[in-house]
Amino acid sequence: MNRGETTRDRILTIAERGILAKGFGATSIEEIIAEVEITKSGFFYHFKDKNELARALIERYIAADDEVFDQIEARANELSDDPLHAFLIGLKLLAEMMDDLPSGHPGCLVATFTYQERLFDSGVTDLNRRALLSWRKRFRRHIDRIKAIYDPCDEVDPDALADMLSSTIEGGIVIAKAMRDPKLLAQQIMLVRSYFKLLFSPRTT
Amino acid sequence: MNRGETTRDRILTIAERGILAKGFGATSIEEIIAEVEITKSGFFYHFKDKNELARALIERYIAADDEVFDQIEARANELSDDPLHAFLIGLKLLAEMMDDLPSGHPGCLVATFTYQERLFDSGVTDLNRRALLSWRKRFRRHIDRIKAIYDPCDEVDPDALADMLSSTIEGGIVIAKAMRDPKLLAQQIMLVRSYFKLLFSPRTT
DNA sequence: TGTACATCAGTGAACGCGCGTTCACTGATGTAC
DNA sequence: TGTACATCAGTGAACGCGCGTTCACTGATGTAC
Repeated sequence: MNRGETTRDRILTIAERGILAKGFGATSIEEIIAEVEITKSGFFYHFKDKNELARALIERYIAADDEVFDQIEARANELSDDPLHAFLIGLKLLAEMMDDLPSGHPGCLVATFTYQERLFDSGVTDLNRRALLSWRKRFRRHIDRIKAIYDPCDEVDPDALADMLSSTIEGGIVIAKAMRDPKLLAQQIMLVRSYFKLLFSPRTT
Repeated sequence: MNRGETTRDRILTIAERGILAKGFGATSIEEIIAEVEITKSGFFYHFKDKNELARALIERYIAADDEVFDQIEARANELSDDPLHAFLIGLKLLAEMMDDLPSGHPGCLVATFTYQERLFDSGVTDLNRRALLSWRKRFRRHIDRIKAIYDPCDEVDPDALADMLSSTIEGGIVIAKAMRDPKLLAQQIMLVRSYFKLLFSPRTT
């Protein structure tokens, strides 16, 4: 099988789009299968219940996000050996990528599920938590490499600084969606970039 | 009437708590009225349908948020005449307030409804949009006053800078909720504070 | 190569429950004259 | 002060629809011997 997309993947893709636009509860199985063009029983062959759909979605989403970060990281490290410059390049690449999304970032599943925790068993919320921790670790690694060379101008907690990326992306997505201006997300990322630039710029003393 | 909370207010308060924890769709009228201790018809006496509940909630939420910002602004301006210092004080006050919430910030209705737009008529999404625009305007006013005195170290769009507050609060709430660590929100606000400090610190040239 | 069985990827029909909504009605308080 | 009517803040019962879930079944492909 597996030539092209599997039915399972099509379910996930279509469900994700619906959920990001309307929320989990408002995206019915009925509606998903209508678009996938299978019967309801076909859906339940792939997922034993709706909760399992949520878990599969968040797993896929996190994996995809990780891959994007991996690619940006690799490319940024290619372009500069200096950890600070590589980080700034990475942020610029990320901002550009966000700006290139045709109709704006569709939304973050982590945020969606975070705002709907009670609907899910602990599996989903744990996945969310671990995803954010892994992103913290990822950015923290960079920050430590930067700090080994550059002195920060202000005393800040490195984990909080690492979280700033996730926080900015989540916040940026919310305000961009709410104000219906896709550019706001990239703008916020560029402000974080500006902060890192100032924070680690050599003191002129 | 109006001694203590009205029934209408109790409906709103209980509905808000449920919606922030579980999402709009997952918070049933049935569940709300059970806690308020009225019948379903009692609910429909106050709100003609569930959509009207959403609109009333977001209006109340925005008004409450505005009041909080007003208070912080007033207090900060009392404590310093310098616009930059007053702004930094305001951010510190905001961070402290967020840290003092007993079990963390319960979530932002703007974000909740933004992630569930299709469920609502345009009234709700428009309210969301206007709320964010008014917050932009509010912070922009401060930034302009700061810029009149201090030169920024980096060229940044003042509207984007104003949006940074909303974005940070939204993002901070998401990661604090998702990671189940209420302190993360205040940390992110303090990072924005650090950015403003560096951005407008007098150049040492 | 043929036969038997297993697995995969679904179909079709039915279920019961809970949800949002409606409608006719009510008892207490307020207002006009 | 009494009477008539209006409004406020609900009650109680019923509705129908859509939702998630179940269950017995099926036709195509894969595997063992």
